Amino acid sequence: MVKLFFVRSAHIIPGMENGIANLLGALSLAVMDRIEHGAREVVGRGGETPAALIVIGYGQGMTNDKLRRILGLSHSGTVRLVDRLVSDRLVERRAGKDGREVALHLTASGAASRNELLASRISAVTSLLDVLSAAERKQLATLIRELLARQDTSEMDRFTICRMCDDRVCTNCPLPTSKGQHGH
Amino acid sequence: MVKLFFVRSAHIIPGMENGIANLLGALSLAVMDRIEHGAREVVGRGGETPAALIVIGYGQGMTNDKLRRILGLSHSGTVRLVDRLVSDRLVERRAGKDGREVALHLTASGAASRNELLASRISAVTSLLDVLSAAERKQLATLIRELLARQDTSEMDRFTICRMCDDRVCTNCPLPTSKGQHGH
DNA sequence: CCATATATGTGCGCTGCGCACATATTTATC
DNA sequence: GATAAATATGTGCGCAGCGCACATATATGG
Repeated sequence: MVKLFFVRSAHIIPGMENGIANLLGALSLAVMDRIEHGAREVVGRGGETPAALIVIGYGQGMTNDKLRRILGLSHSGTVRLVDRLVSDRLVERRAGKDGREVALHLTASGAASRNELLASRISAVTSLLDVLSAAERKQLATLIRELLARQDTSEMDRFTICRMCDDRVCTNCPLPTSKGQHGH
Repeated sequence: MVKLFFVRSAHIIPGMENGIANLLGALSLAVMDRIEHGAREVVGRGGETPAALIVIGYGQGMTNDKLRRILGLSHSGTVRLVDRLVSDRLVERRAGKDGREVALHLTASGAASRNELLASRISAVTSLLDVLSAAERKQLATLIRELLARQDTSEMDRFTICRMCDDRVCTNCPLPTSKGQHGH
């Protein structure tokens, strides 16, 4: 009886310890609900399409295949996603340096939609955050920054996590990196 | 020139202030990516299906229409979602008290899948959190709890935010409520 | 020069979902 | 107590987003 108690407590880490995981899960769900709702209003599409627009806008000579890996989609899914962006006049396919590659570029209205998208995202998160005091927000920022900085992420993981990041406000990305690739 | 500078700085709140929003956005995306990936592995379905299984499992005599509002889906979308859960033998439709309503209940294997789902979710979030020290996690928990407690949420908002919450570990939900409806 | 790797495009089908409509039951009104 | 309105569910239909298998074009290494 006593032995059973110790065994179980060693595995479950009862109560408080998992409470933080549940809280962060709930907050993350609320945050993403709001971000995705705003994104759909801006570009009229869901799934990974808004993220694709943001990633292409980083402008590091994005190709179909790089995009595929960042978004975590299949190859054909990515081609069709780009088809939609092209038919919406937000993206152009140009010739890449390598004759196989396609160089993806935002059109003028694509760049405008991307800016709206980023603003909508920041606004959505801010509306949840602004119940905290400036001091509390600073504390939270420090903790999240540490949390991200200590993750063991591959280069592609970093691009994936940052696939909706606002390169206008995220000047020094906390994610660990041997060499800084995309400046955010 | 100087005037322009002041006007712009008043609107944009440059740098640091939006940095926290971007960080929380990135973290939330990483958290939900991991939760959704695990959920799809457990139940073999995506979208709001995993959340539906969890919500039905709260066992407060869930109906099709309550579920619809909690998940934020259309009516028909919800009916078809329940169709899938029924065809997967995870949920049963029983007669509700009101002759119009359908009472949704988990089958034995539905309850088992739900437990796997909750465990997978906690594990996914924990794997991101455990780079923090116990003290840091406690600090973070306090901040998130405050953030959630100060939100201006309707009753339905609370159910929506909590639609994937683990009622086994979330003993006192921080979300503001006049009367506690679902004990988590 | 030829096999293999890399990058893109296509036919086809499935899952998840919304709109419009149909149906059944309760509640309100006269 | 009959009838209108509200509530709750189910269905036909179509679209968006995505993956699998296959086809094609360009580069790279033996």
